[in-house]
Amino acid sequence: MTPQEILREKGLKNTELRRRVLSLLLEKQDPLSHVEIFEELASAGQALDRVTLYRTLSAFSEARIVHKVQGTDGTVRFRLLRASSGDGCLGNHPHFLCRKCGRMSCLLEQPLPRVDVPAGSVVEGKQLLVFGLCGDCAANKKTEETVL
Amino acid sequence: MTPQEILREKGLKNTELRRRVLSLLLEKQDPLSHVEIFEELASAGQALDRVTLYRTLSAFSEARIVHKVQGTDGTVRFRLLRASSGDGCLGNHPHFLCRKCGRMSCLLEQPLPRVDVPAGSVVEGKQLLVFGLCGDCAANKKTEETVL
DNA sequence: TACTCAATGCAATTTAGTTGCATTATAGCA
DNA sequence: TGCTATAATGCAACTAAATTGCATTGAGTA
Repeated sequence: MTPQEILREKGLKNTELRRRVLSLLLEKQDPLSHVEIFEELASAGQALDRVTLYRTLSAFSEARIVHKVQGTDGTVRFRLLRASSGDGCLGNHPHFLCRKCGRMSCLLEQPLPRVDVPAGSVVEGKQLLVFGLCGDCAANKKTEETVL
Repeated sequence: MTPQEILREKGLKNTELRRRVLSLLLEKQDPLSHVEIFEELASAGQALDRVTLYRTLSAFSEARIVHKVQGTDGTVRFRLLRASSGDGCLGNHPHFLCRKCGRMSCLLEQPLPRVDVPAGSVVEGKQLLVFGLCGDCAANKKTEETVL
C-alpha cells in the first residue's frame, strides 16, 4: 500500500508531510521516535514544524495507521500497523530497546503471553519490552573493553 | 527490614526524607509515580523539594533499592525491590496499568516469558505491561453507561 | 567535638508536549 | 475549472517534567 492509499482509506488529507512520514515509516522496519522522524525528514531537506509532526503522528495513531510503543527510556516510538502497511506488523509482539544506541526493533514472530488479571479488570492491550544491548553495541562494547 | 536498615545496607545516609519515602514505598504495595509520592508526602505535612525527591528516587534506583516501571502513559513509577523490602517483589512480573485512574499494580506470581532476541544481543531486563481498566473503573464505567 | 562529603534547597535551564489562532491548501461539488 | 467548507499547517506562547549548578546543611566517622 502506498502512502496515498493509506491516507485515502483513513479519510485523512493527502499532504506532503504525511506522505513523507508514511514513506519513512514504510521504509524503516522499526519503531521511530518523534525526534528520529523529525531529524530524518529535516536532514532530507524537508522543512517541517515540530508541532505539525506531533499532530500528524497523533492523527495517525488515532486512525490506527501506526501504533505507539513506550520505551523504558520514556520515549514514545511509532510504527506502521499491518492493516495499513501490509508488512506483517500487528503490534502484538515484543520489542527490543538498546539502551546504548537507543534504537528499538520489533521481535516479530513471537507471541505475547497470556496474563491473568484480577477479576473485573478489562484488558485493552499488552506491551512486552526487552532491553539491553543490541548486536552492534554489544560487539563494540567488547572491542572497547579489549582495547582498554 | 526497616527504612534505616535498608539505607545503612546500601551506604546511603539516613535522612528524614529518605526514611519517609521508604516508609511510603514499604506501606503501598504498588509502583508509585514521582507525583504520587510527592503528593502523598506533602499531604502528610512533609515539607519537601521536587528536585530532592527526583534525586532521592534516582539514588534509590541506582542502589537497587527500587525498580523503575515505565507505563504506557509515559510515567515512571517506583517500587521497592524484594532484596531490600522482603515483601516478595523481585520486579520480574507483569504490571497492570489502569488508563482511567492511572493506578498501577503488580501482577505477582506470574512469570515473564522467555523471549528470543537476535544473535549477539545482550538482554538486561524485560518489562511486561498490561493496560486497560481496573476492577473499580470497569465497574464504574458500566454503571455510568447504564445511567446514560 | 570537629571534619568531610553526601544530601538538601533554591534558582535557573532544558526538553517534551500542548494549546490557540490566523493562514494555507486539500477534497468535494457546482 | 473554479468555489467553498473544513482539515492541516505554521508560528507563538504556554505548561509540565526533568535536569543542572551551586551554596548551604547535616549525617556519619575519627
